[in-house]
Parts: sequence; structure tokens; C-alpha cells
Amino acid sequence: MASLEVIQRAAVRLFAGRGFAATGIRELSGAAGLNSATLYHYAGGKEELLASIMRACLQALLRAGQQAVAGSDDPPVQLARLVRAHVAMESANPLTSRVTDHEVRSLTGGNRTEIMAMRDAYEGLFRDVLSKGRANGDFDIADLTTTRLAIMEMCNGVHNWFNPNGRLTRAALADRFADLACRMTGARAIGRREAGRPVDVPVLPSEPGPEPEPDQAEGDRGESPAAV
Amino acid sequence: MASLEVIQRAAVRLFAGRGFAATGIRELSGAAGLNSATLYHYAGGKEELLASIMRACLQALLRAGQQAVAGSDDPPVQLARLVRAHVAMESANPLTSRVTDHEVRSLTGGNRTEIMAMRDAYEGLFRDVLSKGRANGDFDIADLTTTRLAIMEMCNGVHNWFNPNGRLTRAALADRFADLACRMTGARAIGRREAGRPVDVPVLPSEPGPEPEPDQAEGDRGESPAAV
Amino acid sequence: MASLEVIQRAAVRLFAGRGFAATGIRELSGAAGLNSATLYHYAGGKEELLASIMRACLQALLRAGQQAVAGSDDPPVQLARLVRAHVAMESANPLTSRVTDHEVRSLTGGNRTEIMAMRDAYEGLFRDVLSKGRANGDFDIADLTTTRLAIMEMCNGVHNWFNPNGRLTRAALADRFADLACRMTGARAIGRREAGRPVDVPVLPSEPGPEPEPDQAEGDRGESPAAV
Amino acid sequence: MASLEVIQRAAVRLFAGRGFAATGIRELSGAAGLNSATLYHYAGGKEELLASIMRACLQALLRAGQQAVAGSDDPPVQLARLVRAHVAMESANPLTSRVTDHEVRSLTGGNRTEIMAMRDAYEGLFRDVLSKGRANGDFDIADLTTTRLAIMEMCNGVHNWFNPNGRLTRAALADRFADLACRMTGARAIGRREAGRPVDVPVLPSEPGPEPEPDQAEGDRGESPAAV
DNA sequence: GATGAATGAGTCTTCATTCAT
DNA sequence: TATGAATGAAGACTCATTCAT
Repeated sequence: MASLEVIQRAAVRLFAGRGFAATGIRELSGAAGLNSATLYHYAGGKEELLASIMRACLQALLRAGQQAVAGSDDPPVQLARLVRAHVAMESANPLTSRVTDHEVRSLTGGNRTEIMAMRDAYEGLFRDVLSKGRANGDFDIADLTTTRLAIMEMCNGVHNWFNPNGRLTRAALADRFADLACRMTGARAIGRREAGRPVDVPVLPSEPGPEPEPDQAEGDRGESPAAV
Repeated sequence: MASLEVIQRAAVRLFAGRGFAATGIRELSGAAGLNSATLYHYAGGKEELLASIMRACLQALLRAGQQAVAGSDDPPVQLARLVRAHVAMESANPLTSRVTDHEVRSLTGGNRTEIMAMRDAYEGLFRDVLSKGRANGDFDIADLTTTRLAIMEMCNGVHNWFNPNGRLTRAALADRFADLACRMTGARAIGRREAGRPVDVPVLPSEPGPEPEPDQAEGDRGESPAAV
Repeated sequence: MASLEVIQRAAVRLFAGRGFAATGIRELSGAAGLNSATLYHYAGGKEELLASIMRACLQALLRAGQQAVAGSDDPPVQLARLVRAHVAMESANPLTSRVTDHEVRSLTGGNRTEIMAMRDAYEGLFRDVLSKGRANGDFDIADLTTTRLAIMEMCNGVHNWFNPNGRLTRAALADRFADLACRMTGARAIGRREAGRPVDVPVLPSEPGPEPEPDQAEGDRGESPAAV
Repeated sequence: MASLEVIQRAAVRLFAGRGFAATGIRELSGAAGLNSATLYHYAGGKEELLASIMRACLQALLRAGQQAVAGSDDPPVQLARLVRAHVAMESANPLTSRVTDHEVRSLTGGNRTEIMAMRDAYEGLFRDVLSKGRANGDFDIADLTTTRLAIMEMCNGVHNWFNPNGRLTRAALADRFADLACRMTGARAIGRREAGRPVDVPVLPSEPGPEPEPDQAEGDRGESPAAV
């Protein structure tokens, strides 16, 4: 209920919809039920607001990625867990993810540097896993960079079309993407069982969502809130 | 050298860099070396300018996609050709493609409807090929929609990172992506030979590119202008 | 001293002088001693500003007209009182009246509809009085509509030439016009005595006037602030 | 069919509708079916165009007024003829009259001086007639200026409401106004017979009118094109 | 005679932000 | 903590006009 979170929620909804540059500070404060000057008190300005949202998103993503990788030493398993975690983040926070992915260019100076560094660190996780797995012979990859980028863009795409009330559950979606990633790398299929307990992924305070649904990535059998 | 093309080129460069909303009409006309009123004379306004760019891009993409599909009756071959054509378009027109992909939300009214319809028609090509190939037994696909979206996002990602002066040629890139798509669908690999003569893909008049390089998708041996 | 009134005053002066369309928002805010953005804060925009001025003017006019009619049941007396009230309004607020009379065409949508409805309601007062008086035999009128329009245009004309520092007082002017209206309708002359206490007419907050002179329609002996 | 007249016709229609300042040169040339540069060739610019329209209108009005006055030495007859002529001009050229009456303020420099001088000359006709008639004892007028202005505003009002397809013919309208003017001045009634042959009044080339109807002020018995 | 191109100055309006209260 | 007031700069767009063709 804290004001900053109310603001962030409104901001994410609007930034995801119209884009950062096309969103006015008055629309924003209006949507949050505040005076525009009050917004400055809590959020410190339009760009600071964006940066705080992206920072939190990337922190959570990075943390989830690190946990995913830490759960195993086997590159195929690591990759499957990494992809599952990423899809879980995207599907739990589609709007925040979209903003984080699209609006790096709207940051300036230190904010931009900082955010890009986090993004690069996250990408490093994929690079390392793929690289090690190819060296191991676990993966059959013609070009490392191309494959890494293809996998990442595929995963990032989720926030463009994911519908929390859609046909597939978030867990099923993660299954599908893990499988695709294994195929792309020529790895053996890593099923949900072999991947182990999924990484814990938060619903960010900035994510508007009708109801702040608890993470359901684990143990759900596909009957209820569906995706795609 | 026609004025409209000069304007479109400047527009694509700026729209791709800062986004449509963050680009001022004065920056735009300045970059095109024109008075801002002259820009209106030729381009009819900011949104009209964007729409004309996107329209041309999607027309070319749709045409390329239709040619790709028309070249064979075999779904795996069709898919490989479709992906190759898409990657060719993206790599020949990375900035225009980025704008076309990102700025649908900046359109209003009839422009938006029109552009979305073209985009949907293009997506239909992928849907049809995947669907037929799965029915045929050519593809091993768990969920059609997810796979289709994954492939398309992966391909669309190219405009986010492709560097015309990079390591891989555009043709090599197309090879890599065709292979990835085959793997994702569980199809047999369709090499460059089997895919046949690649679809002709234009460098759009709106694409700024350092040099308006002729299309090299075919018959290139990978040594010169490199990608990624 | 409230800012909106300062703005309205400047607006009326300029709109009356150059017309609404020919008056720039920068001239306007300059004349009011404000930044142009501040003008929007208070007045909500150029057309809204115009509408607020006209609304207030027509409200006062309508109210004065209703009081005039309510003061008697005798059509000649009602007409004389109506004309006196109208002339009083015009002479107390010549600039505001001019704007209100001339700029209906500059309004759009709901503002226009609203203002036209008020103007029609006011005209109805004249129509009813003339119609009843003719039926009574109090008036000798060949064509009702023509006579009504002639009287109203004659009265509206006051704002085109009235000079608060001129030769005639506002009260004397009202005498003259009441007499003319009686003649035009073939009614017996209704002197100031028979017409009774004149209707109270405000100097509108939008009226610039050198000095915000109190209404002197009653009991003035003609020596001081003169008209025409 | 001459181009200048086509332009003037379009201009009068637009100026009467939206006002001079609110009418763009491109709307104007568009309505005339010309390129905007061509308009400059024929009309010499926006203000020149307005001035030429007003000049012609005031010339015709002045000429008609002079003829009216010249037709008799009897002030009541002169007044009746003057009013008839004025109403005839207004009803034959309502749009041009409106423009001429409203847009003096849009002129600058020499154009303004010239037009105002013509208007003043025309007003002088009324002033002289009223003044002489009052000295004669033909008129019963309390205040010369007031009465003159009232009569003139009443007559000018015609262009605000006259409808060529309305209920009254133009001749009947002239009758009504002549009668009203006689009443206002306390003169004996001057019927159509006594007033004699009405002054010839042109339909100006600038007047748009559905059909360039010939002047019907004389001898028409009210059956066909009706007014008010 | 007629026009497309071109422009500098202008249009109204909204921007993100600050600050006194 | 919260906000109405205030603003300089910028937003997209239109203006009347000129001129080479």
C-alpha cells in the first residue's frame, strides 16, 4: 500500500502500454491517484521512477538466474533451469518485464550504465552455460553467440504475448520453453522432474496484475490460471 | 534522392534509436536537412511518416514470406525458407524492422488497424506452415502456438543485435536460424542446398545503412560483410 | 484580483478588439501578465476561456431579462423594461457584450450548443412579450418576427458604438431606446416613471472598463459620466 | 467566370462563415478550386482580397444611398428610400454585407483608412437626412445620434438573419423597415407608392447565393422567393 | 497562366519540474 | 506529507507568402 508501490504499479501499466516517452507525468500521477508534485516526493522524477522499476526487475531476474545455475553443475540442466526461471519471471511480471526490456534507451547517464551492466551480467549466465556445455560436448551448437541470442530473444518474447488468463499455465509454458531450448542446443531433453524444484520467482511490487497472484510455477497441473 | 526517402531514412534512424514518441519533429527535419514545414509537405505528419515506413516494411515482408512459402509444398522446406526470408529482411533492414516491430502502439485509428492486419496476415503464414507440417507428421510440436511465437520472436530479435559489419554474413545468419527453427520443430535439417534459391529481399528505401548494399542473401561465401 | 478574472478581462479587451481567431494565446497571457502555460492552468484553454466569458454574460443577460419581464404584466411596460435592461447590460459591459454577440461561431461542440441555447432562451423573452402585446391590441405590429429582430439588432448595436465617457448617460440611453421600441411597436410611450425601478444589471468580472463604475441606471441626473 | 470572381465568391462564403482571421488561404483556394499560389496571382493576397470585396460592397451601397437621397427633397421620403435601399442591398448581398460590416478590424493601413472613409461617407447620408428633417419639423427625434445609430444597426442587422428562401420577400422586408424607420423618427408613414421607384441595387459578384438571382426589390408581389 | 516546393514565424497546447505553503 | 501555482522549453502542426519553373 506504500505510495511508491502504487506509483510504480501505475507507471508500469502506462509505460508498458504507451511507452515511457509517451507517458506524461500527469497521466501517471492521475492513474496513481496523486498530485504530480507528490509523485516527485516519492519517486524522485520520471526517469528515477523508471530506473527503480527496472533495477528491481533486473535484480530479481539476476537472482533467479543465479539460483537456477547454482542448482546443478550439468550444463543442459543449468540451461533448462535458466530458461524456466526466465519464463517464470516473464510470465509472473509480464508488464514489468516488457518495460525493463524496452526502455533501456530512455535512461541516461548513470542509470543507463547501471541497468546495462545488470543486463549484461544476466546475459553472462547464459553465455557461460552454453560455452561450458559446448566444450563438454553436451551441446551441439554451430555458433555460440547466435544460439544464445536466439534463446534469449525467444524467452524475452514471452512478455509480448503472454496472457495470464490464457490457455497454458505458467508452468506448462516453462516446460515448453525449456524443451525448445534443449532442442536448439542439441541437448538431451530435460523434463520437469530432472530440472528439479523450480527457482523461486517473485511477483514484483511494480507488477499491476488484476490480482497479485502467488507464483504457481511449481506443482500446478494446468487446470487453473492458464497462459498463452 | 527523392525528399520523402531522405526523410524516411532520417526518421528510421531516429525512431530506431530513441523511439517514435521521443523523437521531435524538429530533430527529424534537422536530420533530414529540411525545414520542419517541408517535412509536412512531403510526409504529411509524424504519424503518417511512421505509417508509411511500416507499411512498406510489412508489404515487403509479406511479399517475401509469400514467395518463401510458394517455393515448396513441403512444410519443413517452407519453414526453413520462411525463416531465411525473415532473417534476410531483418538483416537487410534492421532499423526499419525494429521500428516496424516496436511502434505499432504509436499508431492510431486506421493506420493502426491497417498495420496490425498486415502483421496478422504475415503471422498467418507461419501458423499455416506449422499446422500443416504437424498434421503431416513432419514436425514434432507439443504446442503449436507456443512454438510459433517462439520462432517468430527469435527471428524478430535479429533487429535488436544484428550488426552489418559483424562477424557473420547475412547468409550465414540465415543458415543458423533455419537450422534452429528446424530443431525447434523437430524437423529434419533443411540445408541451404535443399532450401533452394533464397527469396529476394529488398533493402527498403527507409533503411539508412552506411552503404545501400545490394542484397547478398544468395551465393555469398561468407568472407566479406560479416554479421553478429 | 483572482487570476481567472484578470485573464478574462484581458481576453475580453483583445477579443473585442481583434476578434477571437486573431488573438494569440501569447498576446493574451502577455496582456494578463502571465506565462501562457499559467493561462491554461486557470482558464483551461482558449475556447474554454471564451465560453466562460460568454456563459457569464448570457446568464446575466437572461437573468436581467427575466426580472424585467417579471416586473409587470403589461406588454408595453414589459417591453420597455426589457429594452432598458438590455441597454443597461450592453452599456455596462460593452466589450463583453460585443464578444458574446460576435463570437458564437468560434465555439465548437457542446460549448456552442450551450451558448446558442441561452441566446435562444433570451430571444424568447422578446418574442413572448411582443406576441402577447399584439394579441392584446397593445401593439400595432405588421410582422412580429421582423419587428422583434429589428428591436433586438438595434439594442445589440449599442456595444458597437457606446462610449462610457460619451455625451449621454447610460440611463438617458436606456430612455431613448425604450422610447424607440415603443414607437416601433406602436405602443404608448412608457416613461422612466411608468417603467418603475430598473432591473439590476451587473458589471461583469470580464468587463475591462477603465474604472469598474457602479451601475447608475437608476436615479442619475445626466450630468456626470456621459454616453454616446 | 473570371477567376477573381470565383475567388471572391469562395472568400465571402468562408469569411462570412468563420471570419477572416479563421479562414486559411488554403481553405480559400481549395474552395475556389485553385492552387494557393494562383490565388495570389489574381487576388494579390488575403487582405487585398478582403479589401476588394469590401470596397465593391461599400461602393455599391454608397451609390445606392446617394441615388436614394437624390430622388426627393423631402426628408421623410429620403429616409424611407434610404432604408429601402439599404435593406435591398443587405438582402441581395447578405454574405458580402456581413463580411463588409464585420471585418473592418481585419484591415490594416491604407485599406482600413479607405474603407472606413467610405463607411463614414455612407453614414453621413443618414446623418444629413435626419438632421435636415428634424430642423424642418418633419421628424420628432429626441437625440439625433442615438436615433441614427439605432436605425443603422437595425438595418445592418438584416444580414445576420435574412434568409432568401424565407417567408418574406425582399420587397416586403423593405416595406417593414421603411415603416419602422418612419415610426422611430416620428415621421408620417411613407408607403411604397409615395417612396417611388426603388433604387437599383446590384447583386455583387462576390455574393455566392445559390442562384445569382436578379434584383426583385421592385414590383414583386410576394409570391416567389420569400424572405425572413 | 498556373503550380509544387519551400520556409520562418507563427499557431495552440503540453511538457517535466520546482517551490512556497 | 501533500499540493496548487507557476514556468521555460518544447511539443506537433499550420500560417501566409514567395519563387523557380
